[in-house]
Amino acid sequence: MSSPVQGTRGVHERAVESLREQGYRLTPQRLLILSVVSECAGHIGVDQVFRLSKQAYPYMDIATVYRTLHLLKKINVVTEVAIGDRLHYELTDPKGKHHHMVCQVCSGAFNLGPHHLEQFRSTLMREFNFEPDLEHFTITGVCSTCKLEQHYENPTKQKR
Amino acid sequence: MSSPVQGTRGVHERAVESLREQGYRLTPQRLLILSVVSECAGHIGVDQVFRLSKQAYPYMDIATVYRTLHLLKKINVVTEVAIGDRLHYELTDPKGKHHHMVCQVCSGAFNLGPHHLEQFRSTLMREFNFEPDLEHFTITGVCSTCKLEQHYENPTKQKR
DNA sequence: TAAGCTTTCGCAAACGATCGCAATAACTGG
DNA sequence: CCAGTTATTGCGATCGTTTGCGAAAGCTTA
Repeated sequence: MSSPVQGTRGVHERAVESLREQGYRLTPQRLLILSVVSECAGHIGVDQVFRLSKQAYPYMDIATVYRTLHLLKKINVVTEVAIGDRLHYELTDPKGKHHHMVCQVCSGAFNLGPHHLEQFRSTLMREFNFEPDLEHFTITGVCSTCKLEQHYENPTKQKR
Repeated sequence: MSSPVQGTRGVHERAVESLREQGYRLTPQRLLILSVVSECAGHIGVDQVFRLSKQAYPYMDIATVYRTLHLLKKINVVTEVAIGDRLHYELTDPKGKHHHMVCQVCSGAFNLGPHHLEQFRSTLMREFNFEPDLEHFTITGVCSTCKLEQHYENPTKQKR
């Protein structure tokens, strides 16, 4: 009797367990912020987490949102992903780490399995003995769809 | 009669030319900020550019520093490089683009030629038809020296 | 050289993110 | 179940960066 959407339910419980195990307290604010991130499909920005959680609990403070997201990131419950020049958060993928490719044109995010980076990692280690931290990094670029519709070649000013 | 340090002198003149060519005005503030960046070996932080240029011209404003650095970046005179969570700037390498590896332990920066990324780029394009923008990106990690002195395994709190 | 047009500057205020601190609330052991 | 301990919160202040705006300055033309 397994739920077809196996992520959201179990994640919450495992997250609570992670917090308690490592001596962090279970506060309503933390649970609320966690549920906001859980309920969103994909990644969510800090401001949106703040607005949604403040809606449920009006005393919610932006500092608490930042602190909680940093904490959830530290205990590996959420993953930080850079979208443009802002940070977004998503539940950590239980199927293992993945990276993101974010399109500069449409802001769409695409997942990238770890094996695509392994070759690159081994090059750096072999040639420089440099141990790269590729855990949280995002590659920006232009996705296949936006490459087709080359509207972004419009000569008017467009980006910041 | 060529100078052994061939970079600094010619860069200044070419930068001035780039500004004029593209219709940007030659102001003392811009020239001052450019010379501050030129005179520093390697990369320099915004605050340091501000302090040094304010020393020479006390009315210098931090907003002008930011705007000028962004402009110099846009016309490809300087290159932006992320050091930790701050942006630094350096003269654009005339020998062609390079990337940085920055050590999380000692903050040292190492250059990385474009060919190290070509393989990675071609993988992304072949498999996803995703055109990555790898121009300005920095790989963090641990350099060979700091890997040897494994003091960073110290169990006390250390990083943010 | 002087007038006029447009960019740029300096200032102040806004922004997102962080920090310090006193008050509060979660967890422990009794 | 309660009291003590300690982490956490909410608030205000602050930091680094960006933006709006009027004043000043650079470039052009005559």
